[in-house]
Amino acid sequence: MASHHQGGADLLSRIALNDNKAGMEGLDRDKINKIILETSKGSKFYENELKKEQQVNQRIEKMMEQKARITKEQLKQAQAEVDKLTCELERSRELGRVIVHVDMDAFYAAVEMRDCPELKDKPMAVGSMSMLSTSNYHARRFGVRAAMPGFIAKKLCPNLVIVPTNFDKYRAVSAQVREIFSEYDPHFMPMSLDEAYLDITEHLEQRKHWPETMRTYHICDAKTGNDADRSAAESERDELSPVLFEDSPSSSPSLSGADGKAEVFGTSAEEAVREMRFRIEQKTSLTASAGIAPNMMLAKVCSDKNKPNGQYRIPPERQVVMEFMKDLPVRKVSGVGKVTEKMLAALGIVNCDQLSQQMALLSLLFSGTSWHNFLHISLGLGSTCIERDSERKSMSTERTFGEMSDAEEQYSLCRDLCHDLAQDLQREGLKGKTVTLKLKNVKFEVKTRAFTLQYAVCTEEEIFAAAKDLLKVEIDSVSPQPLKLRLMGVRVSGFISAEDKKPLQRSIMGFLQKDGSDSGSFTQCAGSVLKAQEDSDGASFLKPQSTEMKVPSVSDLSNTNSGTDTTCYVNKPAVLKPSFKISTQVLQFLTCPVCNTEMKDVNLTAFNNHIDECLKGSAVDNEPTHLDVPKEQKELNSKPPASSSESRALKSSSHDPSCNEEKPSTSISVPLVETDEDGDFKTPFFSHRTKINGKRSVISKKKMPVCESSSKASLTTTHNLEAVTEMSSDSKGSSLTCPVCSQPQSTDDLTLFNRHVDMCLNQEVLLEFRESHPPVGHSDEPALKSVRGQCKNKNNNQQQQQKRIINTLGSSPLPPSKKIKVLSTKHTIDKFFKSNAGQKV
DNA sequence: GGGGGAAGGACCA
DNA sequence: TTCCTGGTCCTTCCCCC
Repeated sequence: MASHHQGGADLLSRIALNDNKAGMEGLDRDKINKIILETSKGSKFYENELKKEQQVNQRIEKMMEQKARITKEQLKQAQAEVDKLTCELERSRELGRVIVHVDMDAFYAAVEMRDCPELKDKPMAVGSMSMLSTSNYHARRFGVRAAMPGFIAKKLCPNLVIVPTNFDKYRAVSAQVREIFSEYDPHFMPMSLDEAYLDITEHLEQRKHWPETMRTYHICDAKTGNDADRSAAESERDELSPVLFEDSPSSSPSLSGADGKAEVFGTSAEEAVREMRFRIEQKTSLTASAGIAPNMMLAKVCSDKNKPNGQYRIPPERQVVMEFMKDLPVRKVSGVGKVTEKMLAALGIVNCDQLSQQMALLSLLFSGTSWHNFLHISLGLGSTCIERDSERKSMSTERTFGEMSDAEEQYSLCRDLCHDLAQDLQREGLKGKTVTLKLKNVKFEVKTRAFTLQYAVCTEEEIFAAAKDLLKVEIDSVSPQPLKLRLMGVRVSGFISAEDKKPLQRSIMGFLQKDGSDSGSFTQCAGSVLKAQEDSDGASFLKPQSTEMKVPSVSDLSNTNSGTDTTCYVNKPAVLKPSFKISTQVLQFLTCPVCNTEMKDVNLTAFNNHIDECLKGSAVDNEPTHLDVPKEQKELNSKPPASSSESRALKSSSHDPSCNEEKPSTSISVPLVETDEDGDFKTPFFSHRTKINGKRSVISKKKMPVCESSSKASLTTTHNLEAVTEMSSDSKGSSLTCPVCSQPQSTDDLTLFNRHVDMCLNQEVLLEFRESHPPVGHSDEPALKSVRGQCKNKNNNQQQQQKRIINTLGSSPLPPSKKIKVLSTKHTIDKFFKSNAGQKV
């Protein structure tokens, strides 16, 4: 009914007042809508909303056409399927939990009113002229509500007082409230600063045996029960009138009349929740509303029922639940927004009873996930298990501003955003592989452009390197016109999961990275490397072929161990071999990465065998194959360019013309050394994949690309050196710093420098590799010893670094070969229905 | 045909 | 004069194996 009659064309349901909120019943909708419309009309925002509205209308049209084609037979079949699923769901219906949804009343506004009592009798809202976060109940009478721009609100209510947001204050109050929540459910699930779900089943069980004193709370001073340690500030608060809203249905009848008297709460669910709300009010002078029900979906709906300052309970009986759902407008259910509401309304579905009547039709018109959701709703089902601290999927930051057309300014803003985001990511110790740029132009059209890197990133430079390229493409696409923006955002997603964070692949980027969040104490910064790479390679990140610098993360490689999904035995020698093998089609000149013997031949089989032997610890005794390669060839392979243009020239000249352009001339796969969060080395190779409801999780996706001729997995020495050299010359002019050992090197002879870097790199990589692969039956074999011996000759920096590596290994709780990784069985949280949805169908 | 990335959008507080 | 921010999930399209 809500969307049918809206003071204007049907087109405008998006802009018209949404009086779904509590405190907005019985308003003069037509008058309000007229003002909203007149104020909005002609604006870019309005135009865009109109466009979106038309898109929804088209969707509806399409849906209706589809509906017209449905045959009776199809409908009958669909009904059978719906009935079958309904039976299953009915059988698994759980009514045993007591779930509570608590929602602070007009939270931000209430906090401001509490702290500034003269606001109490005025219509007020928190936010700015451009956007309001929330409004008090006085303002709601005028149609002023959250998510409404302030200037429109002012038109609706000229006396409206707009108070700027003060999130620090809200956070502090929220912390107080959460303290109380945790006493009823230590695992409560906060949804935002003002909202949370609790499972009080266990609390109620204990509560039954509590003496009355434990359920007694005093109104003015703190003397009793488990609330004895209330602070002085809280007691002061008690002096303030807690009544913020007129006509509040109070849940604490004795509260207003009780002067300093105690209130005793019972043992029922209602009493426990009433007590919780009472304590919140005593502690913060703010009121909360609550819903009590057998699942989250219902609890959420219930908390809205007696808002503000009220509560409502649905007892755990199927009959009552169904009765409750019958008249409930679908829009009241969390997850049904204005688009879904409108689509359902077009099918004549407004309340949940109609929803259940039309399930067969819905199953034919909507996707599986969608109609399963509808079915759950119509049956009054929802999640019965609240899960706290679910894993974050992405992190982003965005900013809205006045029109911005200058490219330089845009890049600069982009960098700022990357900076902020990097800080946030690092604060939470997160690294993600996908960088998304979000742009909103002055016409309010939103575009997102994403790029997935081969490795996870978290530093400003790394994120910016990708975001900047994405931005460049957008700027270029409208050139010579300027890109006129009003919002820019940067997001990082595709996080390495908590489980996979440990076996984090050290990419070559990480290897060269200074940032402590990766593996530590390297002195060069990845950003510089990226810069150098980009300078020599144009929009490098957007070109799939420019992946020479990138090494796939271990999670990428997990599928090699595809036998089982539950356990991975690490450190199987048999699978170690291929990673060190040399790409097939290339190469004339090779240095064994284990024993450093130069081998001149293209006999790769022999070379691979040699490395395998070396890895087993016996290679020093083996005879390397010798075959001569012209000296110039050697130099070409490692000579760094002095400039970007030279770099390009060199790259092509160093390739065998008969080879694919993208194939490196020298290619050594980087061993897959894993690290934990601190960058400490862990067991390699066998990551794992998780399965959630039969689907592969986000974490592990690709097949193992590392063996044999995978160019993606290989580190191109030449390219690496280009980057390294450019980076160093950028920053230091004539003197070059080895990015591995941090030792300044003479630039008189670049070949020598390159040799040095190569050696360092090989030794680093090897050391890590060896450290994390203690060979069975060899405690400290010669090859490793020799590497360690060479390390001693390096400078202090590097010695420390080696030490760190070795120390870390020492602190490992289990020898790598004994480690068994058990897969996480954690489920993704379906927003509404975690239980059985979609498993059978 | 299924998996997975990219892009866009719905929805929430 | 002026219509947010940050997050999740879903759908659709397209490519690749």
